[in-house]
This record gives sequence, C-alpha cells and structure tokens, in this order.
Amino acid sequence: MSIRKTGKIRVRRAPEDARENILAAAERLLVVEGPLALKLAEVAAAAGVANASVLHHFGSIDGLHAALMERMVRQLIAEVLALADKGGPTRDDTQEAVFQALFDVFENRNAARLAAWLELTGEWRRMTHVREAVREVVARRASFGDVTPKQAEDLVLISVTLAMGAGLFGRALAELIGKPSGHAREVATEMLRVFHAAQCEKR
Amino acid sequence: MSIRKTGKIRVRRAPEDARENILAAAERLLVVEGPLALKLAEVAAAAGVANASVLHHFGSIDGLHAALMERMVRQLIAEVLALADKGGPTRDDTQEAVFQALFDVFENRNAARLAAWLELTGEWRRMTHVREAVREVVARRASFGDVTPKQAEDLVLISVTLAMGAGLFGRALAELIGKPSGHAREVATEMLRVFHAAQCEKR
DNA sequence: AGCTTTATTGACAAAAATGTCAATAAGAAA
DNA sequence: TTTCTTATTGACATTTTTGTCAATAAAGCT
Repeated sequence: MSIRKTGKIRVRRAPEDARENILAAAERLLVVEGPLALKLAEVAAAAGVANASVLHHFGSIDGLHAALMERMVRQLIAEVLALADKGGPTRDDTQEAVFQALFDVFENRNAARLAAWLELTGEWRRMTHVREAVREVVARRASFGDVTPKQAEDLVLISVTLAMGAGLFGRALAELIGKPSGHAREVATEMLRVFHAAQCEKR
Repeated sequence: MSIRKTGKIRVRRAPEDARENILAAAERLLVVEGPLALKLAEVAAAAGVANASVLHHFGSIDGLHAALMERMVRQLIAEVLALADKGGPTRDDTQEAVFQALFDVFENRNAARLAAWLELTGEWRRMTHVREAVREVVARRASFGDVTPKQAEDLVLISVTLAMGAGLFGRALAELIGKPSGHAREVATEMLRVFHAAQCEKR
C-alpha cells in the first residue's frame, strides 16, 4: 500500500499545473456526469486535491465554472479552426472537412453539452473571444468565393446550429426511432451538403 | 393593503389544482430563469405557497422535477401533434405547417431549454410516452407517401434535431453574427425545404 | 351545528454545499 | 543549510437547500 500514516507527503504543483489539473478533472466530470456534478467536493475529489485547494486557485466555485467555460471554449475554437485548415484540395473537400470538424468537436468531444450548459446558465455572453472566433470563421468561409458573403454567413450559422443540435440531441433522437447512434450525424451532413449545393446553384 | 395580521386566511385548493398551480409556477421559472432556479424556495415563492406545501404534493424536490418534466413533455407532444393536424390543403402546405409547429414549440415556448435540461440530467429516458409519441409522428409523416418510409424517418429525425438546435442556440448564434434573432429559424426552415424537395426528387 | 379529512403552514431539524483560516510542508533562493 | 514564499490541507464556520412535524383551518359530510 502507498498510504502513509505519519509521514505527510504532498504533491506540490506550479500554480498553472495545479489549475490545469483541476480544470481537466472538472472537464471530465462535466462531460461524463453532466453539469450537476460540478460541485466543489466532486471536482476536488476528481482532481485528487482538497476542497480548499480548488478555492485557493479559483476563488470560488463560480470562479472555477468561469475558468472551465473559458478553457473549453478556447479548446473548442482552436480545434474547429485547426481541423478546418486541414481541408482537402478542392473546395468541396474543404467544405466537407469543416462539416466533419464541427460534428467531431460538438458530438465526440461533447462540446455540445458545454454549449447547452452555457446557454442555460446564460454565462457565455461575457466571453468576448467567442465573438471574435465566430467572425474569423465567417471570414474564412466567405473567402472561398463559391457562395455570396451573405450565403456564407447563413452557412456558418446553420452549420453550427445543426452541429450543436445533433451533438446534444442526435444520439438520443436516433435511438428513439431505432437508428444507430451515428445516424443523426449522417443525415445532418447530407442535408448540409444538399443545402450547400443549392446555394452554389442559386448564386 | 390586503395584508392581515391576525385573521388567518388560507387558499385551500383541490389537490390537482394545487399541483397545477405549483407546476405552472415552476414551468414559468424554468423558462424565464433557467433550470438553476428550480429550488424549493423559489418555486414555492413563485407559486405563492409555503415550501412545505410543495413537498406535501410532490414528496421531494426531485419529485417536483419529474412531475414538471412529464407535464412539459406531454404539453409539447400534444402541441406538435395538434399543430401538425392543422396542415394546409396540399402536402407541401402540411409539411410547412409541421416545420412551423416544431419551431414554434421549441423556440417560442422555450421547450428546447427543457429538452436540453432533460438531456444534460439524463432523466428523460424514463418517460416512455416520449417514445410512443415519436413513433406516432413518424407514422403520420410516412403516411403522406411523398417520400419513402426511410426518408420520412430521416426527415422527422432531422427536423426535430434542427428545431431543437435552433430553439436552443439560434438566437444567440444569430446575434453573434449580427443577424436578427429570427434569422436562424428562417435559414433552418429554408434548409429543411430544400432537403425535403431533394428527397422527393430522389425517391 | 358538529365531525372528519386533509391542504396548508410556521418553526424547526437535517443535510449539503460553499467558504475561512491557521498550520504545514514542498520547493526555490539565499 | 537556512530562509522565504506559497501551494496544500484538515478542521471548522457559514450559507444554502432540503426535509420533518405538529398545529391550524378550509371544505365536505352527516
């Protein structure tokens, strides 16, 4: 056993490492157990530290929530942009890559649950970098030139909306009608393809 | 003022009325303040009764939650089915009416927030009547005959997914790119129309 | 009227969650 | 080594939220 009764051993981390350790544990909790599991005691236990340590680094439970939101939003944005950059040679390939990136992030990484939580609590409006990131995505999309700028805006808007909806409700709804869990995503991407094609024609 | 100090006047309701009063207040709270506001004290205050009364009728705060979920899901299903029945003369009109019904319910009535809450807490799987209702919707849709049964299933799946996504995230995302709040819904319905048309062609 | 049932409630108890603080110890610097 | 900073922690205090209970009173019944 590695339990000591008398000799007191503590893991002492650099402040950033300590914060990272706690935030990673909190993120795991959020994704697996849902937002209700984000209690002080649960987060501390998951991170392997004392309650007081969490408060030391984040000030309060709300501070932890805010830090977690910020971290996850940053990861999310970075991931979408990175995946979008790895588009194929043609425009259609690139568009397809962006769609897949969106669904990967929102469905597989469970970012949709975070987004829903942010929307329900209404706390996300403070994060200005979200606004900037969205602007960047729209600008990139519009630069392709296969659709008008207005169409590009609509495409981004509807892609993200659909990816979030599918990421949050897709599995449950698919199960509900007896389809495999990935079915909602398939139909969603198909619909986006059709819509994009129609946009290109109508331009 | 209508405050009495000595004479004790109580409102005594029939059990169903009392439950209804409390549930209505709770629903108002959920929609306006979000799921975090569903505390015993807040619900009781909103309903104008004592905390103990809420517990008397629902046993516990979890009992209240469950009853609220059930009630809202029932209302939601009834509303969608009723609106879907009021379809226009042609098939396209009927389809359009169903789309509008979905978006009305999920966006305007804020049912999307409830759905998100149910998904995050994972409590909705117990409600079997949801499964039955979805089956009924699919059956109705398939009976139109303008698409194959498989396509009908996909259409229901994707319509609901999109309506929920738009209802929950639409306003925020539209604002984020500087569009009017109803824009997400417009684009969403347009995309559904395009997809439906493509389905009919491909049949 | 009196009697019965039970919805209602205030006061209180219990539990859960958050936050405080002084003491400790790990690591860096002197 | 000694000193200093501060991350860490257990014990405790505070706040919030939930749940209990006996007394009250509103409505139906005889």
